[in-house]
Amino acid sequence: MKPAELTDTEQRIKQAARQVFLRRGLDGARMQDIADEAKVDKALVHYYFRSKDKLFAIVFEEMAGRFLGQIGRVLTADVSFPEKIRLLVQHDTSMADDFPLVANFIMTELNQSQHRTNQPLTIRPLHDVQKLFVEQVNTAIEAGLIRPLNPVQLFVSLISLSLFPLVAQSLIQAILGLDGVQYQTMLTERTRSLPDFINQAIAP
Amino acid sequence: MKPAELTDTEQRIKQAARQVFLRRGLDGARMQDIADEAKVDKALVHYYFRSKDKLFAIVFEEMAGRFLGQIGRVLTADVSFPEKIRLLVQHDTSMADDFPLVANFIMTELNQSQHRTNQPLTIRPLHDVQKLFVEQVNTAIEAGLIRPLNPVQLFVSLISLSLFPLVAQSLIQAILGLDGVQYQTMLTERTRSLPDFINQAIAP
DNA sequence: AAATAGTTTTACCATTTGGTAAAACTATTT
DNA sequence: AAATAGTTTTACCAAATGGTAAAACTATTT
Repeated sequence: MKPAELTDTEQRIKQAARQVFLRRGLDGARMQDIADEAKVDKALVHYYFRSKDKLFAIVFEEMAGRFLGQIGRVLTADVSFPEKIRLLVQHDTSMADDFPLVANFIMTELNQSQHRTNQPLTIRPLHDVQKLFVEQVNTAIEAGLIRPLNPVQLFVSLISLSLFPLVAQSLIQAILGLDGVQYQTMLTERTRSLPDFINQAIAP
Repeated sequence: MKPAELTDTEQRIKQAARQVFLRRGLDGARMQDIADEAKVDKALVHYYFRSKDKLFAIVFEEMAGRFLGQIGRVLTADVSFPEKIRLLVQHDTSMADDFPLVANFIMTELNQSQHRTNQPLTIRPLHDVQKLFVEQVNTAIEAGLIRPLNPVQLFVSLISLSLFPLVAQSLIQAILGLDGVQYQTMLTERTRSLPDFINQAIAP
């Protein structure tokens, strides 16, 4: 009988797959690499997950779920607006190390899946989160805390300002000619200065 | 003797490679697909470009160059600051159709190249552009047009706000549960509202 | 027109890669 | 302990894929 909890082996394989897919993408990942990373035979990977696509779908769904969960939690946190913004801006340090990698990964694979023949990847929309966020924004507007603006636009602006510097690290580094250390310094300063930027942008 | 200008065939292959690499990435692209797209035999692709990696390097470099050129031109345009911001925000419509795809592509492959064994992809930093932009910001600050802020941080904020909604279209669509048409509508409204957002954020 | 140089096609190949059948092994049930 | 079910390893394979040698063809030069 199949136990409710996953085998140790099965877990190790999934964890390994996560790492390899994250680094190399669906096309770049090799089943052998995943097996090596998990220290099991390649046939075992197929035994547990049947095919590369199936394994990928599972891993992707889980990652996307966790990712959206993190974003959602911050967006709907029951704190004052300025505080929420600080939370959002700072989640790069507080969150998992591989957060940028995960964000980039999801973006890339979502895009690619549109071009692939196989069934497109989907992620569950944050309907409830979005609704809650919109309400909070509208309340803040009515209370005169922030100026009237479209909550969806604000949402997009906020995640743009907080996510892009993480997701596009390699690109921005290349443009500005910074190394990794310099970039981290920039990000640290950014954590301090960005809330002001945003708060002033939305002030009445 | 090799003519200075590229053969028609050679051009077609490069153009085809651009499209295929853009859609599928380095790992996902097949030499056969490129050949088909260019309507030539696969052997010809190798005849002109030797290997997949070489072809990719050439295509990538050209794309990155054009991409940075576009950004650079907007950033250093000799116009007033509010006007420059409008330019930056609107470049999504004025620029090539595949601008988001290109941005995403460059980001992804830059990231991946860090994980690959072969030589990392590099793009020429926008040193001169950056310098010019920093000067313009400082001038605007001294003139009291905008409040004092770190030009690099402003730079990052500006490209975050303008690029991310393009690059992360698939992700944001998924989060908000929007279809392509709804997203375009949102982007159009954004073109109007974003300059205000930015201008207020940087107002003295 | 003969020779040369450049281009395109044909016909391959060596490797890599996702995948599998079946043997071997281990735990669990009867 | 025999049988059964689940797990791991072994030994493969078919297809895909990047790449190439050489033939065939075309334009250019001598």
